[in-house]
Amino acid sequence: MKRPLLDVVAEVLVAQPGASLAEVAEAAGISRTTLHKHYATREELVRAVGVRVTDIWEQAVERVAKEPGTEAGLRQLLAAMIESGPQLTFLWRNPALDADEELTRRYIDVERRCLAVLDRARSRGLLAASATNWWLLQTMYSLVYTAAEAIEAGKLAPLDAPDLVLSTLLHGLGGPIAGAAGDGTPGEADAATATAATTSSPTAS
Amino acid sequence: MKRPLLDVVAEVLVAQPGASLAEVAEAAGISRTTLHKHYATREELVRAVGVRVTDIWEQAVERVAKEPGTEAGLRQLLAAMIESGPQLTFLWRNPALDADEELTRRYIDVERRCLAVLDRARSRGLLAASATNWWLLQTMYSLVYTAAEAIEAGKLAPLDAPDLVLSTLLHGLGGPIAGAAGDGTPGEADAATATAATTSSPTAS
DNA sequence: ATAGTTCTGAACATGACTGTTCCGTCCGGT
DNA sequence: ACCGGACGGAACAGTCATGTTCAGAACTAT
Repeated sequence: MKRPLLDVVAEVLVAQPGASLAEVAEAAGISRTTLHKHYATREELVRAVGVRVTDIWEQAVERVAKEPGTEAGLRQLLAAMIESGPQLTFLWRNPALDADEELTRRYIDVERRCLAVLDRARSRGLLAASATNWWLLQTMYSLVYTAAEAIEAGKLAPLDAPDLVLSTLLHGLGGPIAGAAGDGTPGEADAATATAATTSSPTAS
Repeated sequence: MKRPLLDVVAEVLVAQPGASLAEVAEAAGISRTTLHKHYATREELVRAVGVRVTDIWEQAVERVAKEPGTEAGLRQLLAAMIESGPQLTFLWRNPALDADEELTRRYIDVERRCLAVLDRARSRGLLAASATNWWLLQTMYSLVYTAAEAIEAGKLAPLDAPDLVLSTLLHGLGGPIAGAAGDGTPGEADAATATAATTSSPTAS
């Protein structure tokens, strides 16, 4: 019942980065005055959430950092990222946090760990040697973000997401001519690219 | 010298959606009072920009809507989207605009046109039959968005972007085992996946 | 029970943004 | 020279979020 304050605060701010302190306090079940006693200013609070989110992100990557560069290893990495997807966007969309030295240092460090897994996969021929590390990361981030958002919107089953993202990342959405592995049997497809949402309902956001 | 007011306003608001009306007015070279005379409330202004952005997006798609579902056709679609990338994010990130009936109607309509091109490509076997329309669109959007942001950050040459996105969308970033087309010769690679940025410099956002 | 900590509610000051009003100015057309 | 419309500058009221203060309630440990 007595969830740590930072937990609730982070949850609220991640969901609504523009929430007022009054809303945050109310969601946490404390008065605004008390909230101010824990975090003197909004900046301080945002930073605390940033640190916590980085913690989560760090642990998630740590958990899979030792995975070999196999397809299963990649899948685990993606699953971990998707799981903490909403939290990550909090980091990405907070220019204020870029000013924090320690935070960006840690962020870069975690990113390095990610790249290590990716490099391992690349050395096994699982990833294209021609793909830039930078573009690889960006693509991964954007797919993960999209998947996380889709899950939140109820358009994608959490269990399907990692496979879908992995398949898309590795093979793209190209047809069987270019997309399927070398062997023949073009009838079986990827088995993960489908099974998304029933309705298409293409709305903004 | 006498650029239409809406042009400047849109430019500012697209770049900084949170800009105050004073900032917008100053950027437009007019007084805040005058700005209010053109657009009574901020909501009205945002909507006007939304309409204009939709116009641009509509024209861009219209320009390539008749392209056949070939790889070149897809490339044109992607190029058009990347070009108006920043403007699109203005639509995506403005929940207030979702309330506007006409706007969402037009948006869905444009999206349908996009899907038409994609469907044509799919029927030619260029896109996987198993890929959901929905996930296809999402993936395209996210790659386009990422590329547009990268261009703005100077990390990606505008001319390279469409090919890079197209290649990633069709074949993914998987290794030559799964990524290259059916023929052998694993040495030649995709010729588009590389040539991005020199430094990796993995910073947030 | 008592002392000390923690939380609360209310109030206040401040600053930013928005929307509005009023009046003077500038400029083009007649 | 005159008129009408558009623009500018200044001021004002209203709203909202933030940060601060303070007196009192609630709770805890001894």
